[in-house]
Amino acid sequence: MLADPLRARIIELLAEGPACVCHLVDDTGAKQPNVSNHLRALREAGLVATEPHGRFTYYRLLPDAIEAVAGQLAQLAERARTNAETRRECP
Amino acid sequence: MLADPLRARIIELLAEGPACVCHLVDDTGAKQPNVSNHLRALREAGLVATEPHGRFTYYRLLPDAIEAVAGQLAQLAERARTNAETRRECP
DNA sequence: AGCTGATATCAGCACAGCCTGATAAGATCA
DNA sequence: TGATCTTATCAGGCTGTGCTGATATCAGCT
Repeated sequence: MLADPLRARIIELLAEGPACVCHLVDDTGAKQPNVSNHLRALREAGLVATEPHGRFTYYRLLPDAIEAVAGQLAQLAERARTNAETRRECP
Repeated sequence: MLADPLRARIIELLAEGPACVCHLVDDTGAKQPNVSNHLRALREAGLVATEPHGRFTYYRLLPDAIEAVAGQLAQLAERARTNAETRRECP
């Protein structure tokens, strides 16, 4: 989900503060439906939230969701470190 | 890279300690060439390392690489939190 | 050397997902 | 209400990539 280049760029931009779709379209250079589709994917994944504001739609990043992923990865690295010596032998 | 289901499973298994390909094939239920291909992708991405051991090949997770990704995400969440109120207005 | 078992590589197929153009829905203003 | 602007949705084409079967490579054993 975070791996797609355009989605990564969108997230990067949203980390600088909430922005509306037209900003994201301008800054990424991508077509509007494309950006909108990615925003929907991010919304359904719970990574961003919408704030309708007049006829504009502002999107903001949800830090908790990002931090949760970061936490899981950190935990994974921790586990790998503690179990670094428990190699399972092949019969 | 970490998003693919089988790759995520492999990484999960490697977090419990180094294992050889046959273990990963058994535990995931996937075909051997498939597992081998994913391991190559992970190796080229710098996420795992190989330890040839006789005719077996042990793979171990590189915690530093995982932790680096976790750090970047945490930093992203941090930025999003500090900039949560600096909404860019639409002209 | 010959055999067996573990791993890596390759070619081909199939499917998911991204991109685009057209269009619809909703809001604001004259 | 009509016009315009922003955003969302849809259908179609296309590329990337994961999966599989076959095969090659390599180590260890008899």
